[in-house]
Amino acid sequence: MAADKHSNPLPIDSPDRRRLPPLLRRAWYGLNQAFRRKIARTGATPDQFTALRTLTECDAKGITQGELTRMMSSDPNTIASLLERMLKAGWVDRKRHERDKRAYRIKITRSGRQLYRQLRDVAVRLQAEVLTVLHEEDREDFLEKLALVADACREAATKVAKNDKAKARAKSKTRS
Amino acid sequence: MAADKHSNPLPIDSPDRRRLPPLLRRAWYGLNQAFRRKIARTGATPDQFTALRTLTECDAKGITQGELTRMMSSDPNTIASLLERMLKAGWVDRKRHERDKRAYRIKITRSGRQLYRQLRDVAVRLQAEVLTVLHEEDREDFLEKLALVADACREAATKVAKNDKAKARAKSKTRS
DNA sequence: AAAAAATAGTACCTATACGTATTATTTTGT
DNA sequence: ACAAAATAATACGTATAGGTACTATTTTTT
Repeated sequence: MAADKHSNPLPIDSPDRRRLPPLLRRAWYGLNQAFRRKIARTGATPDQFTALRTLTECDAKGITQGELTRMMSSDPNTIASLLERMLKAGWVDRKRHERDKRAYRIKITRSGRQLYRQLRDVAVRLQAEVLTVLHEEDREDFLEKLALVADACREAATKVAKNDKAKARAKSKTRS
Repeated sequence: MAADKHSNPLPIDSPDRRRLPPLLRRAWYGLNQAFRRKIARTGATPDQFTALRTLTECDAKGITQGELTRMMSSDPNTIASLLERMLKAGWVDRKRHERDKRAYRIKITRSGRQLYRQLRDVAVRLQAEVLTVLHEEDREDFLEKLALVADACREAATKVAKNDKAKARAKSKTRS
């Protein structure tokens, strides 16, 4: 059998093949652990940094918890308790939405912005350090492909969610 | 200013640039959510699947919790409670190590292997679905680069850990 | 406009993630 | 050989991740 690149004799799930899920896991956990340890002394966590970054980069009028949830690929419950801690720490501020009385407007505070600037420096240095393993001319291309994959992963998740919801609806129809 | 590829006028942390941490986060969370929802009915979680996979692909004699921890890029505490639940479910088995009386040997059971085969099919299909966003001839190359990045992330994490440990040692020396 | 469906957040639950401290055992340095 | 350091696992605490169920409000349907 020719040993050429396109006739791979290994099964798709062979431990000797590179597989997306374990690689993503390793990359994300490693990056997160490194960052967590580097910023531990500030009292903030990686997720709190993500929230600060999202709030900083978004509309200055503030966004709702739901918007933050979607932007962080997270969950409403997780965001609610995350924000509870961040409110207590004084890094964010929360007011009722003027038009939608169910929702809040979340804004980053002055002290939150100050913390964000500190953490961002650490994050930028860490990203730069990690990306040195790729040749400079490959980096943009890699990130572009990673973005495609990330969107595909997300879409896969929302697809299953919609599917489940449709099934639940069908079931409740049956009952009534 | 020339608009050429290598004179990027955007700052490294601009929201308009592709940044590694948010992309990794989106990809990992999306993939994980999709997989969790797809396998929910089996009673297993994505992490439990990862443990089953690792145990299946490793030495049939069984590995220690520490080895599993390292292979899963996880934490001893997390693995201990993960295994507790998996033991209760009957998917793994635990015996004291013959030579090292501190350690255990963890092995996958028959019913664990059966479950693993089921879940693996779901995982393989999901990975294939996600990777269709890349041209087929780009996939191997992308995964290779992702592997480099993953190792770099992990190394960054262990580097910080070692650093912290050395500092702790120095401090305790001072006290004595 | 009234009823039905969707949405924003929360409460409560279990499952990781991981820090710190502790015990039992093994390895290392002298 | 023995004390010191390292290691394997656990106990306990806080921070996410996310499922299910519930309230309050808004939007959509009819």
